[in-house]
Amino acid sequence: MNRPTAEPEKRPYHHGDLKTALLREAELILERDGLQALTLRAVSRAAGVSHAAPNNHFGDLTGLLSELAAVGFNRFGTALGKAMDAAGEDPRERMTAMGLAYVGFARKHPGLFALMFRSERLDDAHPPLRAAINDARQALRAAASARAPASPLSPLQLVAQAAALWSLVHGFAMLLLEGRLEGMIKSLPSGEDADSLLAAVLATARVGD
Amino acid sequence: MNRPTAEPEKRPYHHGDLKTALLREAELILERDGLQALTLRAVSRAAGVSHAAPNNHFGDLTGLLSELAAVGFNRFGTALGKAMDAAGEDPRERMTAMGLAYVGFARKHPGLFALMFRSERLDDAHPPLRAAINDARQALRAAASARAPASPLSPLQLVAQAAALWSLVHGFAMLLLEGRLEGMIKSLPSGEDADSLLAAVLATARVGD
DNA sequence: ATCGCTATATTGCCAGTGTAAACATCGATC
DNA sequence: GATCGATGTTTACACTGGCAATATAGCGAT
Repeated sequence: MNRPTAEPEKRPYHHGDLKTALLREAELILERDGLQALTLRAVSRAAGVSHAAPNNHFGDLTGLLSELAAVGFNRFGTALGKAMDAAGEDPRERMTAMGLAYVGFARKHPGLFALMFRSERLDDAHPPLRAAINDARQALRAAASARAPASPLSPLQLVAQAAALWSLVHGFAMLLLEGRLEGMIKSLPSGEDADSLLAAVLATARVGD
Repeated sequence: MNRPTAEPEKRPYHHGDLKTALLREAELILERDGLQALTLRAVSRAAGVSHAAPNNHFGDLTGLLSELAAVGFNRFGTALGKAMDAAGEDPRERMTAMGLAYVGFARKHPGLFALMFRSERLDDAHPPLRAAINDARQALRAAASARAPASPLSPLQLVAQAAALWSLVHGFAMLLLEGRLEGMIKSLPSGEDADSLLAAVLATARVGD
């Protein structure tokens, strides 16, 4: 009956699956108390180990954050992909679905999103993070490149379409999370909220064409 | 009894204009060493005062950051306004000018921009900051509302136009500063850089109409 | 002039943080 | 069964922000 969970009694010297446990606790703290509260010592306390234990698995605070961000990007890419698959074939539908999924993820996991895009302590060279980011970007690009080119587009225009779509939804998500859109949302007709605003934004901003 | 050492000890007990000096040093540190290095003690050291001196003027680290962010937003709003004034009357021209100025500011003052939009320790209730943000938003909105409404627009559509324009340029700026657009920029035809990409993005994303 | 009064600046302290080194414990491998 | 590497703990150090107590200066009222 020796559960390595939170029993003050017979905690074995070695946790057994500390790395996983640390990541789980880290995400809990991140979403509950925010990025500022996500400290090595807090995570260690939550996992019931000494404050230097994470060093063995992540080497560094940057290491832990990068690893957690990689988890986030993986989930993120999966969510984007699923949303677009469910959206059917129409390019505009797919674009809209991607935008809704993008902002939806940010709202559902604000802490994780902040870590992924707003943290200064991520190591972009961290292999898992690098890979996860690449995957997510792939999903994103698929939303933009799905548009049927009515007229032949230059390479610059092609890239610009992807960049524009990404910038639009990313900017909306960031501003929304920072509360910078509060004023606009409050000025909307009653019954309209952030979701309706996003839908209207995606409708009014025609990327390409 | 007179000065044992003449030169380096000419610091009077009272600085005289410490608040201004602190803000100046803070910005220097911010742009030179990044947001992480912008600490109360570092600013105090740079200004040649004790580590608790800023308390009298800002009360708090949050106070100092908010004040500095307010300075940033003031400059930001001014830059946006000037760019749009210089752009003439055509709505699309004005929009493009605003976008270029927005991203241009972010690239010229990356530290300040990060503080303004990415910091977790700003006090949105801080009066100067609140006012400065409002001013900047005003300038921004002017860019979007300058578009002549060909057909009557609903309130939601009107707000959505402003939100879309803001999201687009803000997202581009954030992604650019985080280096997330590096891959796309490198994939551009030779001779094209971030500026051309931004121009193409603004051209391909037609906000409203 | 001088006596407070207030604003300004310093010193010293505390709790908290990340990181590194020395040490302890365990488990796998020979 | 001994050894060695992986995993945790302990201890220590240099930082940080914030607070309280103190020192200094400027300034108006008397």
